[in-house]
Amino acid sequence: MTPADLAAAVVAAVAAAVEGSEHAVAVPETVTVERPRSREHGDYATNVALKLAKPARRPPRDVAEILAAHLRTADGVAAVEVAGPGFLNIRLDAVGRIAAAVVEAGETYGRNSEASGETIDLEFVSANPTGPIHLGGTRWAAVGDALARVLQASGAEVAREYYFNDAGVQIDRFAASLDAAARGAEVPEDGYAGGYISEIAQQVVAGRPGLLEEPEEKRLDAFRRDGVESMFDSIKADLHAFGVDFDVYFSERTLHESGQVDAAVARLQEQGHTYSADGALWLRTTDFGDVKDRVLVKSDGTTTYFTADAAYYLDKRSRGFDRCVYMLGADHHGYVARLKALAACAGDDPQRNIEILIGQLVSLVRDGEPVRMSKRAGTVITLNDLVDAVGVDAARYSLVRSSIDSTLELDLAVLARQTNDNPVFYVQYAHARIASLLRNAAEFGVVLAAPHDVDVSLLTHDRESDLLRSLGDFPRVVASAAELRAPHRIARHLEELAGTYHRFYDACRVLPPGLKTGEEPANELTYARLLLVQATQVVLRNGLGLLGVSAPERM
RNA sequence: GCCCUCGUAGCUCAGUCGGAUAGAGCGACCGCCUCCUAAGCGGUAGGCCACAGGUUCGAUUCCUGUCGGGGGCACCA
Repeated sequence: MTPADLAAAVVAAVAAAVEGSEHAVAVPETVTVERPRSREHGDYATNVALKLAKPARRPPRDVAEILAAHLRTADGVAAVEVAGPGFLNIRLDAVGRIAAAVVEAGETYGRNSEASGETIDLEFVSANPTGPIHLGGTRWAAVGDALARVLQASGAEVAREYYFNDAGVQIDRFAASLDAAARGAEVPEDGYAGGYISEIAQQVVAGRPGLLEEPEEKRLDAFRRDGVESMFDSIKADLHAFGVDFDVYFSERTLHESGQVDAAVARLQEQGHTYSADGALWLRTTDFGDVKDRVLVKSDGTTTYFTADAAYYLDKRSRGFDRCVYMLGADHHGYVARLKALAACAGDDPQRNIEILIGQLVSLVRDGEPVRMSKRAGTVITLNDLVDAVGVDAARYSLVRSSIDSTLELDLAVLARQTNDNPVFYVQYAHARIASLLRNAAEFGVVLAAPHDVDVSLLTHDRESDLLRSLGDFPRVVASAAELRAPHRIARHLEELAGTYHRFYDACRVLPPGLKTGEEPANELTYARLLLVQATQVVLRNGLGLLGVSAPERM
């Protein structure tokens, strides 16, 4: 019996009690079944009786007793106790079957239907191609990609999308900076500095001999076009090396060129939330909770960035995405209200069709001293800097193991010198240890049994049942990570699982000591424990895969 | 000034759709390899879950306020 089965059994018990007129309550769709901290409280516990006590108008313990009587008859339930204020503590039969189920499911174990049928556009990073991905963008790359994987594992159809601005003032400054670098001039005011500028400039010049003899306008035009392309190639290559590939790279420029921006204005006008004032066309976003109305068409006839945002959102929706998820840094939190209001003004449901995740920023210290970052001074820490310091696995893991609600402080000195501080190694080591153990088993002639042939009832040690319960939780962890948009929950579960495995390994000998010499053949318990070990490996590998982190065979 | 967000162990962070004794890693201290990877395991020390009220049978979790950290206010992009 899996935790999901148990939850269903609890619901059935409530329903049975209602049917038998033992209490009168609305049968809940789902109930909370959790693993209690203390093993004295059984394999699983539920607070359902406490929740139902009020509607049933009976003391919690009475409700608990009624439910316990029904639950005891459920298949797979060994014992039910009423405890404390009215908790139901449940012990299961044959917990060991989880191991067989995990191994049989293999790489599909953990997949669930939490987000089944949803079509999600997940936009993240979206940094302008005027420089390399910096630390903040790196966090969204790691978290966004992991979230995409988790949502897919939960049944959603997901597109990873990267929106970029390849026209306008920023790009003009970028081109001017490239031009200055190529000519050996000083960085222009409001320009970009940093080593990459001269590299890109050289690439552009190399591709266009004689460019520097051209008049300024032609030079800037060339730097604008070739420079952006070159910069973007570099960004894509960096992301790819980081294990992140986008399905769609969306150019803001194309929105203007295709007429979609004008179409968006027209659409919003049709919906009736626009008005004219001071010579401009405004969108009345305050109708839907924004703090002020927004300008769609300026008095000079041009549109704003917000207008392009509107066109882009509508484009996503026209491509069939039911949910448009934006991952933005805390420095963009002001966008939440206006984007939500925008969706509402367009006639969409702002609760469903648009979702904005605000992630806190990453701050940097070096030996405890704050590191000031400045794009202009070229003192940014980039994705590549981080990867160079700690490698892809540790970089991704350290960025994805914390909630995006927390500002993350990374100490460069620590990252650079003590990479095994990182919990990723703790998790990866558990996987490598398992791989080694399985190699040994094979070397000593042990042929793994088919999961259903293994006597899992032999897995009775406390460390074994801890492991089984952790394995059984995995699908629910994936489901809740998807639902809560919180991929860090996967990482935390893996850390717990790895710890549980290390303790199991310490307490329970898997291969008989005399196996190597042939004095002591594998026995039934050997096969049962090997199955448990295999199951642990499956979950570690699947979980690390969801985070985009490798599961090494050796360390 | 207004708004958003965070405040949990020495450090970095989990947990909280209200539940039983608040956790991990790192750091500190003490132990454990004749035996499947010691990047491991066991133990000790370390917490007014920022503070004050409120709601509740029950609050670290929800609400209000205060204080502190971070971020944001545009016919910029």
